[in-house]
Amino acid sequence: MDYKSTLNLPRTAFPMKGNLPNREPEFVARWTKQRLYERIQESRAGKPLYVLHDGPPYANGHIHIGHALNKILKDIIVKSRTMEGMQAPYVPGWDCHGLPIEHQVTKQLGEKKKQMSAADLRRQCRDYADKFWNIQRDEFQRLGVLGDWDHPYLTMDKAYEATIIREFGTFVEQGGVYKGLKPVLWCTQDQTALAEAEVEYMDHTSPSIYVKFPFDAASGERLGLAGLEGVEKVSIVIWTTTPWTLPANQAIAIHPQIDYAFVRVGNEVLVMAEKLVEKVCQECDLKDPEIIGRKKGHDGFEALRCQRPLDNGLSPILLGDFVTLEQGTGCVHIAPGHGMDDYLLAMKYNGSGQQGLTEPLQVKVPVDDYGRFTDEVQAFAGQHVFKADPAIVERLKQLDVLLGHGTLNHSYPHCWRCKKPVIFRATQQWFVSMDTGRLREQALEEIDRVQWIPERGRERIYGMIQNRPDWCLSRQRIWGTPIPGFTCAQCQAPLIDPQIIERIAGLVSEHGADVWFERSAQELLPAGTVCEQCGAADFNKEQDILDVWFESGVSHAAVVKRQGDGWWPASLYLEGSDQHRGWFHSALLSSVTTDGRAPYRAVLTHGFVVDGQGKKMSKSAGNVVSPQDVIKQHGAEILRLWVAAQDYQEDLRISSQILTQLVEAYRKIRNTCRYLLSNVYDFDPHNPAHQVEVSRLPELDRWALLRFNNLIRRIRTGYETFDFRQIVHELDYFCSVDMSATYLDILKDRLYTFRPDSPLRRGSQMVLFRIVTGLAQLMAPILSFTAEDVWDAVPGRDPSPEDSVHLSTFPEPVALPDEAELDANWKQLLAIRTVVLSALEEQRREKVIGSSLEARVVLNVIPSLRRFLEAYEHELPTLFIVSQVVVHPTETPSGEQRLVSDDALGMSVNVVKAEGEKCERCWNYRDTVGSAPEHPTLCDRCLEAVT
RNA sequence: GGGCCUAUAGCUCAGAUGGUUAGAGCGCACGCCUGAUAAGCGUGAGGUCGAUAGUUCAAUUCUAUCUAGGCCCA
Repeated sequence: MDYKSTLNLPRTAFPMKGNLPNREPEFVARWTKQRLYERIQESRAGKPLYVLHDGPPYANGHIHIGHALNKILKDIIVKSRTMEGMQAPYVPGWDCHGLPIEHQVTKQLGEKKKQMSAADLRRQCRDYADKFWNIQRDEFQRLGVLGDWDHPYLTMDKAYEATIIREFGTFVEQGGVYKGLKPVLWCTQDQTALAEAEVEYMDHTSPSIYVKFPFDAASGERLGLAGLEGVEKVSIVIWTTTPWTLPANQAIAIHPQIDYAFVRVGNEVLVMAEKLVEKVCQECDLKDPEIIGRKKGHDGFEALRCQRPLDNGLSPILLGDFVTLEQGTGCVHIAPGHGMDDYLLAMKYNGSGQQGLTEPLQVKVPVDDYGRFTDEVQAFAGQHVFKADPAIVERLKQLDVLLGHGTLNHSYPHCWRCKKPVIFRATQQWFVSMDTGRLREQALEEIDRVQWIPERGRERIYGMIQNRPDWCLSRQRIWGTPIPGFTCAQCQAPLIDPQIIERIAGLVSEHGADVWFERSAQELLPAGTVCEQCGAADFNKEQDILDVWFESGVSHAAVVKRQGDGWWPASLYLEGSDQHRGWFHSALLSSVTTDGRAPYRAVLTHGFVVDGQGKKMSKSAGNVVSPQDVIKQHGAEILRLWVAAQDYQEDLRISSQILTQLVEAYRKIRNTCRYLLSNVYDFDPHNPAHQVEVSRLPELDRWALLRFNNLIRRIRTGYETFDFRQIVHELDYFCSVDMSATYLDILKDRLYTFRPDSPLRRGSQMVLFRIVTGLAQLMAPILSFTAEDVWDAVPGRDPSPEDSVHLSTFPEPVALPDEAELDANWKQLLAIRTVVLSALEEQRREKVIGSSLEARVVLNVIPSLRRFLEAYEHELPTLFIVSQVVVHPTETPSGEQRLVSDDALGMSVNVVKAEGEKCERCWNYRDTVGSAPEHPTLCDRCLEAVT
């Protein structure tokens, strides 16, 4: 007879393989069609708000793995907060303005750009941004990320641009906005500022000169060299490859920790870094140098003054950490108008009470847009700076301050378009002061009111705010939001006024920022505007646009505040750790200025994606892993699992090995769900006859529920504390160990061989049902596709096209009587089980048994263990999945023969061949097999089940 | 060069105010099952806890330096 057909073997249509790359898009389409995001929001109306404010990625190119990481983390948080019953909206956004797009568009246009107006170019940029944010939207949705994809925010929206202008207006109102000079890379051929990304480094031959700056009398005295016999002059020696910047010299910088030598050469003393003396003397052909003294940089040099060669001024000595011994003399000529280090050092001195300097350092720029000296430098006025170099050198020679002269071939920045060497040159730009309005102080205070995850983020941003210079808002670009300022055409006085700015904001909200480029200053200004300084009515509008960090920084105002009450400040900002310098930073400064507090309650940062060796990904290294490839090969689900399983607070490694491992972990989870589903095919959760009181369930089932309770608590805590890898480990362990290897393995006999309606079987099914339903919910924020797939297959729910696991809330633990005692007892039982399994393995190796049901287990246990086991004696064969178990009390369990023993537990195990015959139906060995003549191959238990 | 940070089995992660044989899952090897079957179960082998020096009775854990790596700045 075919007894197999009398068994309740597992049945399910749920496939073992996810076929994720093909099926995920179906889920995405279904979620979009059923308006899942909107319906989730509706269902959570009035619930506590949790606002994760999206940082806008740049609308340029396809998404890379870092984007995927960021969006998946956000999605996990939004979904898990939602499933805790909160209202957790997610409004994605894109950063649309800025150099990279303008750069790309300009490159594509080539020569055509020359005939285009600013407004035309902006239209091209807008099209470009439109194209890519749409591409990225599709790619983000493909990851399974739920959000308001139909209403994202774009920094190039009219309303957003108007907010940018208004926020800038508030900055002006607060009084911190001023116009000042700052060096930029400048192409004298094209008369335009260049960004670092727009220069190419190429070889260039520059003059290389050593120049003496003689100390003034007072300084010579303070150095103790004044009265030295035979010494007529004491000079500090600088080296430069840009003689043309010498007319703008304002200071000389030395390093505080470097040793400086006093070198006597003839009747002169020269000061330079001791380590470079030999090299300098060689290059300048100095005869018989003699070191007559030395001092550290910080030891008495600061604020001493020396004679500038090309004007009558005196330049002070400053201390700067950027000075190196790589080249030159260890003494650096400082022209704040022509170098970034120079500029920052000057700002530092000016900002800190000047450290003994008699007057503030000037940012002198005697060079016009064409690179020609202005009238400020009479001797060379009108000459291009590079052309003037030889004349300047000649002049230095005449003045007897030129110590050495040669040429140097080095890498030098060139314009990416005209390929000509560029210069550093300070231009007029708008700044926000960090200190006049207490902005720095307030921002620092606010940092301590924010929760930083991980905590070290606080240190990082605190240090940056503490040390940053004033915020330069000007960018010499077209594609962005204009700075709504004007300059008097007659007297050059700047005009920046909150009321005028508000008027501009109104125009922008109506026409977009293009209006600034399309209309004249007179059309933009209110009628009758006149210059406060000279009374003229003719103005030029500002040419520069705002720093894009300012734009994204105000998103808290443009997006969060506008969404509704209680949204602002946001619950969370979540970005890569580089944003301490970027978005977190600009958003904080913006929000502190306009609202007096931080725009976020908490900030969570993640690390960067690196390859399997921990190395940065790069095209040239060939180690780039693209999300598109992972999705094509494994599915977005694996990417989601990867994000969750990694420690995102550090760098995240990805490699084919890591992905393969995750695929395995995924299969285990999926297959466990499949097996759970396959055993509840005839279970109806709505049928009261299928329900069993929890307290009346066997201990094994209650233990399973206990483990599941534990899982619920840990996973929910994991979501709450953003500890996702803990969740993945818990899920993995629960599926592999608690379920697959323990509970489900033990349960097979009961599920398959008992009568379908047996209360024991129904009780277990109830537990399985509860677990598979809950598992789907617990995994949903991470394994969003699979959870939905499982949810669809759970029996007894009304299948509805409206339904989704993502609309549900997390399961609650079940009340269990005497949970602690149950836990302790089962820890003991499972420990005993482990010992038994190893004994079985030993006898399997000896060929005594194959399947464990062929075994009879003899336990030799100490009396206390015997007492413990008494209550379970009947369950032990089931628990060990063997046919028989006998318990023998003994004082010395390890004294027995042929056995595996465990002294800590106080037991030993002997395994022998089971007694009786193998039942054809349940495969257990039993004495009762054959007792019924009509079923000679069945045991008593199966007899009952089939009749 | 400066600021912040990281380094525990092949992989992803635990771990301890410093104190017995440093854990888990996966993978791997070997075996079992063939009623979860391109599945399931078991047993086992894997680690000078990045390197060096110091503090200590005792360091993978604390300190310093170094090496490798990441982000930001210069």
